[in-house]
Amino acid sequence: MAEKDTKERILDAAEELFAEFGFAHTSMRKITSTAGVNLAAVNYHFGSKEELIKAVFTRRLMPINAERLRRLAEVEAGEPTLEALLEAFIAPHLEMKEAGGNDRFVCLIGRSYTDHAPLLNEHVRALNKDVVARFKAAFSAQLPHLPRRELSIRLHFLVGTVAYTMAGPEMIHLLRGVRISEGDNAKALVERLVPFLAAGLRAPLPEQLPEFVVSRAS
Amino acid sequence: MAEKDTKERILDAAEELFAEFGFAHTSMRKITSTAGVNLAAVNYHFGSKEELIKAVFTRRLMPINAERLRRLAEVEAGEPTLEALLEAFIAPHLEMKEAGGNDRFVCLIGRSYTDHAPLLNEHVRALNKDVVARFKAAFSAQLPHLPRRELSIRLHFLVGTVAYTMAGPEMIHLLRGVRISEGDNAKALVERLVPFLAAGLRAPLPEQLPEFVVSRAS
DNA sequence: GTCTATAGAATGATAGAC
DNA sequence: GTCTATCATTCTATAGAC
Repeated sequence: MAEKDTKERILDAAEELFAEFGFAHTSMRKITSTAGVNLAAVNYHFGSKEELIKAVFTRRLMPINAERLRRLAEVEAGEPTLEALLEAFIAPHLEMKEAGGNDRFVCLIGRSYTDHAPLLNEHVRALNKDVVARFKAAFSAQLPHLPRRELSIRLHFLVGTVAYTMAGPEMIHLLRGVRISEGDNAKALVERLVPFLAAGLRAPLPEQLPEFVVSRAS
Repeated sequence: MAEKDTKERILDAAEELFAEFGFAHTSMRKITSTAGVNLAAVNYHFGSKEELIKAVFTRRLMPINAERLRRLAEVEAGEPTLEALLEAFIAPHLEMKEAGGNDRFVCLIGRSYTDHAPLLNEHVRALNKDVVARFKAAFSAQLPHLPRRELSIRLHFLVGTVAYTMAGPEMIHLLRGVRISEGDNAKALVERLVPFLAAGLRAPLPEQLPEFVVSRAS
């Protein structure tokens, strides 16, 4: 068939509009009119706007995470380095072309972390859970001196760097209208992120490090 | 007067609700009922919801940026180090207590960077413009080997790390209901961020670094 | 599966009395 | 400056014909 089916056209339109305007400011009407389908089609195929949002992420994150695990296995088959692990962890998001993805979705991935949308945050967290656990163990093996708790905090910093880079307006300007195939901006970004993050992860811990306090206020 | 005036009560309520639920999911009705003022008061005092959002940020960012510049001058009066500059740049956000701030606002600052809200992004960018320029020059002096363009990219990574850390749900859990005065979580965070970021900024550049391509697609 | 029509609720903003 | 009442819009979601 020359035409994609309705479900996929909705996903494509929603992905593009969410990336450009955010979830709250993208209405079902805008999605369906952009997709060239009927307003009622979203609820018929997905049930609700919330479920549509989740479906947009599920479609892209499944192959991306498969690719991340594939690369992790590849790295671990040889002599793993911190840099190689970082690249395996980060690059599949930015090189989504190979996974059948869409440039715009890169912004959306970042936003799924940074936007305040508890249900979506949880959905994405669940989709990534296994991958994160596997990589955390691999990072830990490369940084044996680092207490597990401090590693968690530094990985949190890492996710922030990557998420913001992918979600931010500068990223949009870099990727919008640029053919990744001719100018490999994803690679340019990865090769700047990896040394920055590797150095941060390797940084020596301060001798005196105050603990976080989680007691409730009176 | 024992009661704060209406304008300030609205700002307080809006700040808290925006931090918890985001801008789009916080209605004027929720703000005014939380503040204990009339629905029409927001439009009377601020003109629109958009202007209220800007006002929430202006109130906190002005003293924070003054404090950042004060600390920068203090650091530059002696022998500046990268670590000292980073602390001057970051800490005022997290230690807002001294500037008369509110714990919740820390999340909001992060969100002002990560949320998709072009008008707000621009407003905050304008408020921070001078401070960013001053610090950028100071960082550059500490990293003379780093090309200006690469420094810009790394500072972008830095902002991402800090913004995400401040905006993310983990941060909320760390700061909510915790008295900063008794358990200094802001300090605990700063002392983890600074070594991580300093190492990242100092990381050697790869020998071959692909350039970004900004040509338009056909 | 696709469409029209609409229900039902919430929103930002304002007019006008006090 | 504060209030009530309300306008005009927009939204998600659904019922029911085809």
